[in-house]
Amino acid sequence: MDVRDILIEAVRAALDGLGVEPPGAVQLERPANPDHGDWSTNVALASAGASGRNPRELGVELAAVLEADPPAHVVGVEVAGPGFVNFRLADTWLHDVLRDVVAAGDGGFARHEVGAGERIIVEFVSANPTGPLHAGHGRGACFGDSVARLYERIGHPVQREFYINDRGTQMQLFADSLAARAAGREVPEGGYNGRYIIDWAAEMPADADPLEWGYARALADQQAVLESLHIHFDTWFSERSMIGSGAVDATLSDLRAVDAVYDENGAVWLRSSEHGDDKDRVLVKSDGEFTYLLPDVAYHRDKFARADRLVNVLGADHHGYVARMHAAVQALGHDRSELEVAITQLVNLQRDGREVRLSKRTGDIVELAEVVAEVGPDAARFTYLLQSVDSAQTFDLDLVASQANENPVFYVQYANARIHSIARRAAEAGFVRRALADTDLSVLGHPRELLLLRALHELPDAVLRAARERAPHQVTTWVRDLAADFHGWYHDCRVMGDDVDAGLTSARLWLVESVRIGIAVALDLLGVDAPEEMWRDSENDGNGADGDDEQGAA
RNA sequence: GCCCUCGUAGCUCAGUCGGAUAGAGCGACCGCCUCCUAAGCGGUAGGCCACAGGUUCGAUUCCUGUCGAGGGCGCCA
Repeated sequence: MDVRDILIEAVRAALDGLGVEPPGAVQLERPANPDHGDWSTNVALASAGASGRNPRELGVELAAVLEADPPAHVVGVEVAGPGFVNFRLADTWLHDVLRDVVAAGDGGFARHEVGAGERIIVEFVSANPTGPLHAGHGRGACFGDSVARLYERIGHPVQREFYINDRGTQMQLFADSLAARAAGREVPEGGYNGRYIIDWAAEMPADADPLEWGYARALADQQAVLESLHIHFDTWFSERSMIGSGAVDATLSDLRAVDAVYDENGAVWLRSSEHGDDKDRVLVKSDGEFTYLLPDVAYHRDKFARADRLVNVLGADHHGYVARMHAAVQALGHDRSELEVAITQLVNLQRDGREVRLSKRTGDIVELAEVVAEVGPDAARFTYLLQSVDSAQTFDLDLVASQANENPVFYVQYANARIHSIARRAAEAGFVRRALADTDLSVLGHPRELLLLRALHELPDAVLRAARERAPHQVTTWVRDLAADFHGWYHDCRVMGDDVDAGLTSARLWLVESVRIGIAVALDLLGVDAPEEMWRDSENDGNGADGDDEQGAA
């Protein structure tokens, strides 16, 4: 049983005994200042107003009741400040945390079942099949995959989907650009100028259909780089497939049936302004062609047949799309809350301290594959997931690549490597760890050890919050902090040695095991590997005074 | 003009349903390996939480406004 449930129950009972109505939820928090105890509640402040009591006095009475019959682990109850009630606990509550973590293991620790039964489709990346993914796509890709992992961890059945816009104007421009380059001409007006067009045109067989060949080429390229980042989609959903299946026509019929569309100037319009959009949107152009919107509405209609909740991950440059999709969803008879949209702000790439502008127009792009090749999949994922997607990210390629040794991902992985190193040493020494049930954990009393256990206790909450707020960076932050706590402990506390008795060694081996589980769970949610060994390259670079081109330019 | 996001240490960023003395990494400076991996640890310096109001016991956090940065406002996707 979580210590907080024990305390909350006790507080409720105590308030009841005092004749005070407890607030809806008794808040319990961990004070930043150790002088304020291990856990603290503000119920006295929160409920004083409603019951017409003085917060401080109510706190004193509450503390007296709790002190008289202390809940498990509690060794002291104090009132501080305006009426905070602070609990001081014996270390035993943290030793229970260790047992809980180990009992749950990699698969069970920080796992929740709150999402059971609610199916979620997470759609992300969904780039046009007109070229390679660029560095900016990487953020949405890593974010979407990690959000999906978080949903799975809290019990949702999850599908990862990639929607392929494999028809329309952009595809034709792409094909025309390939054909032009293959023929040695400049790309047409509004076409694709990227360097890759020239390369791909050179690969293209003379008798190939530029559109179909280019489509396959681009898709294969995108799939390859996503695989390199350990991102696997359950469904690659083709826009074209819905034309053939009649899904688009059926969607339009549905919309007509509920009078969600009207005809004007030869076009068919969606009454999106009736559902919060700035204006109505065209579904069928006056030339009879669909806009991109109608098949996309059909796609969402299809997804709703397969899931209870939809989550779309979009780049900030597609933000304008949100209002019309919400409008379309409502026109289809769903509540707007059934479609959630996560916006990832843009990635500003830097090289040599200078900003690299990303533009498909000019072809000046940094491919995601380049990023992965330079820094590796783990550093790429960790870096993308290091900060909130609500703010723009500065991704300095030179920094992450050339200073790889100082990258936080190595810091975390190194903690894991040290853990496995300890286990190897223990095995080599023939030390047999006592069964956990037979291990006296009360010897774990070093401040560093208690810090580690407190940190572990936070992961289940952090995972739940990260999933609900779609904020995987909270897991990144947590695991980085845990690694810091571990390195500090490692420095101060030895597991084996002449001055460490067997009982302490056993307890510390279990502590290390619990930390291993925490790191494993967190890194898995981030999609980052947890290698058991890491050895520094002997060819240490970075000392070159002037000639710093040892990596070979380009 | 309208909509979205952001503004916290020199730089890059965290900051829990509004809590008590605002944190980390990098950079700077000073220390620590006879010992489970020094890709590590400890310490020092560095802050008007953009600005102005409001809400209340209490605001970096919530609301309004101003200023600043980025993005979006097609019968393109």
